[in-house]
Amino acid sequence: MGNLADRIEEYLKRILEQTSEGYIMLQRSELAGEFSCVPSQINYVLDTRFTVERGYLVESRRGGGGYLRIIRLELGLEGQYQQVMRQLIGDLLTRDRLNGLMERLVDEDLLTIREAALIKSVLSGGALSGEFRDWDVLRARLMKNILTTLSREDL
Amino acid sequence: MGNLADRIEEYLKRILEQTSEGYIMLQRSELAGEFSCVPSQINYVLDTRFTVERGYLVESRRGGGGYLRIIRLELGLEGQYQQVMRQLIGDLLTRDRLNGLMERLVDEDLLTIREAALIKSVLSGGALSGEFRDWDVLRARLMKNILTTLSREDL
DNA sequence: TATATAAAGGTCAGGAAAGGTCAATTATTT
DNA sequence: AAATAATTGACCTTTCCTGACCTTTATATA
Repeated sequence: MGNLADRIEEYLKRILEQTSEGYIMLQRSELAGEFSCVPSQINYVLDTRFTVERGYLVESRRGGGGYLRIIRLELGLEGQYQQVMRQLIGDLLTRDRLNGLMERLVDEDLLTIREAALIKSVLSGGALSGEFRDWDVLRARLMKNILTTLSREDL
Repeated sequence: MGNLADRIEEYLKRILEQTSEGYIMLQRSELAGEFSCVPSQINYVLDTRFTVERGYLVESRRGGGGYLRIIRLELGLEGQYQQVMRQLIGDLLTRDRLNGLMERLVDEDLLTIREAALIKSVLSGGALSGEFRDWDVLRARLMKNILTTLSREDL
């Protein structure tokens, strides 16, 4: 565990633990400087260690005043969204199943009525139904995106 | 949010909120002076932050006694915002413009942060970001669906 | 009245300041 | 030895900021 990537990972996770915001912001070049490495090494760490599967989301902005933001997702026992998500993985999601899912999520107070209605209007509405053969695949993928977003700890 | 453009944006939005007129008037060179920057920096901020999608209109006049006027467009609570929004969306909706619209809807308290994040995760996320122009068409249609849903009385 | 001048704001190209990508190299595991 | 992981560096894109030059408007003056 002595390699550079691991040390950067540890460092980031430590300060992520200490914050109550649910996210941290930092500058890539600055962090690279602290660890005396090239900036792209930071991307390597982010790409390999701070993935959605591992419970993190990374946002960034370029240009003057740019930044990296690492967001923690709710995982583990509390991660109810993740349970739902696991059941979706590799599946198609038909409109019927989507509607059932929405009902359940509202019942469990994981979604408000409004949120469920919004999701349905996009994923179950008629706008796209005819045009893509594998709309059910797309629906599953989009639903996973939504669940991931809703697990953000900064929301 | 340490960079100059962001600070100017914040400043302008703050005084815009404090006024009851719905607009503010100012002098470009004077504002530039306060922030110790070049006047064209003000144009940069106006062009990138005070766009129509985000709910602002900028008027100006040159010459002696010239001015800038920043108008905050009100959406009207009675559902008229629908018309305005639909017009802004048109038949194509790029990701950038979508993000502007989201910011505005949140500003107007028509969407919660969570709802906006949810919508963005679908319409602005990776799944709808291929090389094809068709996504922009799709995005426009889906966004209009969302507006329709939002105007439902029972939500 | 016609015109010159000063006092605004507008535009655009270029440079600087971030972060992103990718391929080549080196180290570590299997 | 082969496969995988880590590391580096060259080059790219986006965002921000500045400065030189341009256009419009008001006003003073010939």
